[in-house]
Parts: sequence; C-alpha cells; structure tokens
Amino acid sequence: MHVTLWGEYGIHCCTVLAGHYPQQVAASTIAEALMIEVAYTHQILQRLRQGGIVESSRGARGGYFLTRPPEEISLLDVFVATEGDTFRLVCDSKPIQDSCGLAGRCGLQAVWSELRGAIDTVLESHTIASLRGRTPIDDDAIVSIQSLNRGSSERKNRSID
Amino acid sequence: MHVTLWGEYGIHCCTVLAGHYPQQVAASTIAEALMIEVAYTHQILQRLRQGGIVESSRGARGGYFLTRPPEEISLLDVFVATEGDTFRLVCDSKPIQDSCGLAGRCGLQAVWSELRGAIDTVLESHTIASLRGRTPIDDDAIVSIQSLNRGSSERKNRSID
DNA sequence: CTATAGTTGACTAAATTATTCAAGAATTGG
DNA sequence: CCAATTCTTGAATAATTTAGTCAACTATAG
Repeated sequence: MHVTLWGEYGIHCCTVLAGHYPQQVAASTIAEALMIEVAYTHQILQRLRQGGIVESSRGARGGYFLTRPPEEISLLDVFVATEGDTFRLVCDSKPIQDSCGLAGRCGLQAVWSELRGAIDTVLESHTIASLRGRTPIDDDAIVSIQSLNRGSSERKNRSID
Repeated sequence: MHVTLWGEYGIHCCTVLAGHYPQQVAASTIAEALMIEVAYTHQILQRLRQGGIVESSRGARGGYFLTRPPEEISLLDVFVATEGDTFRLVCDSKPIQDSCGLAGRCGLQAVWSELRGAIDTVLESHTIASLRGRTPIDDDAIVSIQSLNRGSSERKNRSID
C-alpha cells in the first residue's frame, strides 16, 4: 500500500495556495516553492483543477487559486483529485474481476472495504488548514525552506541551472 | 494507495494451507487451487516462508505448511511478509528524504503515521481463520471454484494446456 | 501586439510489479 | 545408489504504473 507523489505534491500545492487564499498564484511561484519543474507543477495543478479543488485564470497575471477556504478542503478531497482514488486493488483494475482466480468469491471484499473506510476516515479528518498549522510552507517560511534544501538536494535542479 | 497481488495471493496461499493445517501441501496443489503457475506460487510461498508464516520440507512428499494455527495468523502478518510493509511513501524510498523538496518538514508525517496505524489495525483484526469462514477456499470447495472459473478466464492458462 | 500564463496531449524515462526460467540441493521410495 | 519429486535461489523478462518533459496552442492584461 503506498502513496504516490501526485498526492503529496497535490497537498503541497494546496498548502502554498492556502497561504495566499483567496488570491491566485502563478504555477511558477508554486514550482519555485516546491522546487519542482513548472511543467510538472502544471500537471499536478491540472489534476486539482479537474477535481474541483482549484480554479485558474489565464493570461498575464493569471494563476491558480483554491475554490474553497483551506478549512473546507480535506486531504481526502486532494487525494481523490490527484490519485484518482485512495485505495486500489490490482484485482479491480484487471480486465476480469477474477485475476486472483476466485471471481470475487475470495472473501476479502469485506476487508478491502473496511480498509478503504479506515483510510478515508483518516484523510477526511485533516484539512489543508489543519495541516498548515504544522507545516512550514507559508508566506514567510518559503524562503527559509528553499535555502535549507539548497545544500542537500542540489542534484535535482542541475538541469535547470 | 493500493494492494498488490503479492498480498492477495499470499492470503490465498495461507487459506489453502489452513484447510490442511497442520499437514503440508505441495506448491503444485496450491497453484492448482489458485489457478496460477507453480513457479509463481513458489515465489509467493518463499516470501511467506521468509516471513515466518510457513515452513517447508523438500523432496518427494514435501510441501509447505503453516507454522501456526490459522487463528494466530493475521492479515497484517501476511502482508508484511509478502509486501514488505503495509504503507509506503515514495518520499521514504528515495535516496534523500526530501524528494518532495521539504526535508521531512512537510507536516505530513503525523498524517502518514495515523494512516499506517489505521491500516494496520484493520489488517490485524482479521485472521486467516476468520477469513475462512467467508471464503469458499476449503477442501470441498476448491473443485467447484475451479470449474466455476474455467469458463471465464481460460486465457490465463492457455500456455499450460 | 506582445509578453505572460494556463491547457492539452503526446512522449520518454524510471521504477515497480508481475511472471517465467533454469540450474541446483534435499528427501523419499525403490 | 538411482530416480522422481519438491523446494531453493537468483536471474531474466514483460507489463504496468508513476514520474517527469516537451511542444504547440489558447486566453488575457497591458
């Protein structure tokens, strides 16, 4: 069971946007704060947009902004938008339901839905706002984080320099 | 977040073994019941063995058997053995801890450990024995499952025929 | 009209998961 | 001891998913 970077970056994008809510922020600004490529940032933001978490406006001075206050955006919302779902079985994605050879009669369905429920409950109990209390990503902190990381992970940005 | 086939098949292997506990069962028998390749079955069983869930004996009449009664084997045990862990972050597996650019200061650690805990709690509350009550994989049912599936998923076994 | 900034979709690269293969070592039965 | 059986190991391959990049395009502010 694992969380992909889509979810993580999705959350980080929202956190940055929360720091400017309800104003809009350019993808390039977010990319800088998160130290990832702008193109990549766009892709993450697009998922958030399609999931209704953010909206965007084009043109000069355009950017992305949260559609709702940070207190009303749960991590579950973000995960659903960025990862598509919070719990997936290989079983389910295969063309036929019985990739495990047991055609849904394997008795595990109850466990899976229990798991899904437990995961969703946890994710639903945290919001972008509640996260912000513990996260250093806000207006003031961005700069200090950047300098903090610059020493240890320079390799990531080598292609940009 | 997703479960891989290792975990699923691991559980199915245990369920079959539970039906013969404490006797041993050849991998070929298990493979037949689950309708997967023997070599593949071996690989799954090896993981279970290395995790201490099953033991094995070689030679003619050899096979695998559960090291403990089915009531004492939780799904968590099986998952840990077959998938290595129940919850993984890309963040953690990357060479440097701050693949997300935020060096562990991203404020999500609390959420992750809460998630991990919730998942483990669910998995720990189910055992191979409790599963068997709802699963059709027992001595009598194996044959009927096989015939049940033979119609819909012949493609999987084409190479064997 | 031009610079800025989002939109789309395709494309490549890397990592993980799924599956197969082959050569070997141990055990039972004859 | 021989031969059949069955686990053991590690490597190789294929498929799928995730991660990340690129380029051509559309919209908007000034």
